[in-house]
Amino acid sequence: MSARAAAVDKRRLILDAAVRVFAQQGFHSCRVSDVADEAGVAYGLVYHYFASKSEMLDTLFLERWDVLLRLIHDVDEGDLEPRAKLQAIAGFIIDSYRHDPDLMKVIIVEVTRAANSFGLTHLEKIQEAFKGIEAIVERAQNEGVFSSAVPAQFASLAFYGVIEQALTGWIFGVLAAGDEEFEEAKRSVVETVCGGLEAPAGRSASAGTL
Amino acid sequence: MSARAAAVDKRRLILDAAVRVFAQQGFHSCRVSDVADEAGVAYGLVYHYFASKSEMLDTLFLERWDVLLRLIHDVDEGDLEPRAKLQAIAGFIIDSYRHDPDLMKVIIVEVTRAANSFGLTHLEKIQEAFKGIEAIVERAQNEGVFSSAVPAQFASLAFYGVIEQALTGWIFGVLAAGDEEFEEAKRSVVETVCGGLEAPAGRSASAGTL
Amino acid sequence: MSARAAAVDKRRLILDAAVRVFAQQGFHSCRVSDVADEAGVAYGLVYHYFASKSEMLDTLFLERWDVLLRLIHDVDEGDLEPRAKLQAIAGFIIDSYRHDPDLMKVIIVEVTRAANSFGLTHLEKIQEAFKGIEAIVERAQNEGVFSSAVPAQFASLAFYGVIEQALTGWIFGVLAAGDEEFEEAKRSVVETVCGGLEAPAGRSASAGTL
Amino acid sequence: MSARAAAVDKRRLILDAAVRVFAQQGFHSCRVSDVADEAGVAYGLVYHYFASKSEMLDTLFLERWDVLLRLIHDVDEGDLEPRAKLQAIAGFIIDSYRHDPDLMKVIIVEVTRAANSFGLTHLEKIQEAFKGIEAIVERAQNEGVFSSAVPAQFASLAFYGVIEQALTGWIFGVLAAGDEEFEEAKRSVVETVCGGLEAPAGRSASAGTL
DNA sequence: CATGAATGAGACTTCATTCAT
DNA sequence: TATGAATGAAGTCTCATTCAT
Repeated sequence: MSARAAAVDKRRLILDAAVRVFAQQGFHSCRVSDVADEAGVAYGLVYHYFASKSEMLDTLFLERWDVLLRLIHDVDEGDLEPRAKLQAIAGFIIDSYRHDPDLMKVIIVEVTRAANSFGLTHLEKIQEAFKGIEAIVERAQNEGVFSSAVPAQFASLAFYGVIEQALTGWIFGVLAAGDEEFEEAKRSVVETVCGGLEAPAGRSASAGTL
Repeated sequence: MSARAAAVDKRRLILDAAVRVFAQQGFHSCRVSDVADEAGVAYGLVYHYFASKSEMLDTLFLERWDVLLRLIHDVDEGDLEPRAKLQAIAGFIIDSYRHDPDLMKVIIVEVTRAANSFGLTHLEKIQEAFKGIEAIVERAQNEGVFSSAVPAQFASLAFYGVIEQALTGWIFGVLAAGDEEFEEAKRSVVETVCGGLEAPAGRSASAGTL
Repeated sequence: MSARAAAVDKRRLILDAAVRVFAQQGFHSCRVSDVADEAGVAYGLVYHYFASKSEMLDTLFLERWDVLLRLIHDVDEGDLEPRAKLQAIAGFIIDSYRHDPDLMKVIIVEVTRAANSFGLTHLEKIQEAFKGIEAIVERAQNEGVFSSAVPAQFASLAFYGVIEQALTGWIFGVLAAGDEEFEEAKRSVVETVCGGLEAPAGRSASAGTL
Repeated sequence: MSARAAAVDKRRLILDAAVRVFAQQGFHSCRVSDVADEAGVAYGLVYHYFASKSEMLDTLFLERWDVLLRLIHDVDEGDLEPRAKLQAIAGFIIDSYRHDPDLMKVIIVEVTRAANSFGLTHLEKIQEAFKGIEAIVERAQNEGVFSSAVPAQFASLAFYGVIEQALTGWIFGVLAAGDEEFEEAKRSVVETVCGGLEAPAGRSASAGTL
């Protein structure tokens, strides 16, 4: 335990501090010293554990994103109904945000939405998630549960886009963020993308007169 | 007159150069001198027309976003079917991208998706667009054309999220970007959000066995 | 008159504006455009009349300082008592301040007290004033009216130092600046330097008991 | 320990270099890199110890001015004769110049005489010195040792003005600067302000005829 | 004379990274 | 491991001056 464990702890300490600092100030606006201060460690120690400022963000992203990829994979292999599969994924992401908003804010804002910097670096990893969702949609289309009117690739991207926009709403503070809202959002994501906004019967008021 | 016209041109020249430079290198990665060089003007002239590097981006965003807001407003007041209204908006945004990908890339990547910087600065303007879409959805719900299963606020955000994610796909180069693809994307956006991914009842699983 | 006169007017307009701007913001803190704006003329016109920003200050200084030199010279040649001569000089400088505080502020702050810039440029001109005062003191010493305990050169410098410090007091706003105060200051300058602060009789309280 | 000591040394090193550079080139004309070069340290180290270029000057001024204030206070509380008190203050300031002409040049030229910049920033501190001298004069007037013909506030300002002008003479190089001259100047300052330039009655004009 | 757009050198400050202890 | 002093490259913004009209 001793030395080795202490080392691991400090590393974690720095990483956790980085989450808070990146979330609050943004990756580019904060200084490495801000992270060190927040972690309560010496400036230089950050560079003992991480080769660069970027490596902290990379680490945070990859740690968490891999959990998502694993979940998508597991869901894909499970035998839930397509809608339930998407529900599981949306639920997981939203719960992730609920559990650690700062971390998710960092991942979304600084990586997946940052097309000119880290979004590009991690493009493949991000794509993997889309591919996983796409596979789920594709299978559902093959099974006839999902229509093929929308290409699976687009559907995947749309599904993720809705979730990310919801997270962005919470991040910006323009969406209410209580327990009930999170649960309702989970349902809304899936209802929007799977059920669609249009009313089921006849699809329009006038249509009802046929 | 000619002097006046020339002055206006130089300002436009700089703004247009900024679009290209911001799109290619990203706002934070480029230098003001890159913009000046791209525009073929002296360094100082940029500061003759703009108070700061940021002001160029602000200007670009506001110029274009106001056009979008006007469109949303006009669409809202028109008497199209709800789906057609959303179609018009999605079509406008996607055509904007098709017409000037660099400008839209800058607006999306550097402003609307940049939660820690310009996204925050222009939060209100961005919100205006959401409010406009929300109004359209709300009216459709009141008319019974749209279901109320999903709150209008969420629907608005979801609709925009799908479009933005599609743009991001083109920006990242992970979505094919030909004329047909753009047209198909327009349909897909609306079909996903209005119609939903699920196959209508009767064309369900069994249909796949045909 | 016409064209020539108009030209002179504009030049004067700019010079007067420069006084106000230099006084308020300081020579180094203001921009040439501030002067142009204050004068209500076009930017470039300043450079039509003056070769550089410095030249405006040089002009202002020399215009005024020459008047002072002439006065000192005239006083020196007159047949007033030594104290009255110094009184005349102190009176002139203080009246100059009273009449145009901005101009005197500029001359004092930006030139005579600016040892690293214009004070150096105009060192000789400034010295001329000291020499003039020195001549007055020297003559008074030769006549036995002034003691020779203090070298004439030092006395000259001290006399001017007292006046300049009084002006500085007004400039900084730490000395009251009404008509009475100015008159009292004139007397005080001379009384301090000529009469001295020490009480005449016996030079100490105990001496008063004789 | 040694590390701590080294750190302190570097700070001092920079400050001392700043004195030389500010004195030679003037605060505004020199670059921060000039100070770094003069100190033989890296550019960035200056900003490790000081928040800005100005902070170096502020530090230099305050360090030294506080010593002066302490001296004035001590002198004020001592039981010397009024003239001896003023003599002590003049002597201290002139010795300060003799001991470190560059430092005093910087303080005088860049701070106390710079009405538009640092003189304003440190106005209160500078005023404290005047108040201290004023207190000495006032007490002397109450004791009857000094006449009340000149207000104490004015006398204080005049006394300091004479000293500053003498320093300026040395700074400009128009006053000889040997050991004897410094000593004579000390006497002259006090003789001028306390005794006055005028010859005592009895040694008046007629004396010149001897 | 008059205008103000155009030029471009210059300097402060920031901060990621390195390194000696 | 841990510390924080030391390094130096990089970029924004300012503004005196020039020049075409």
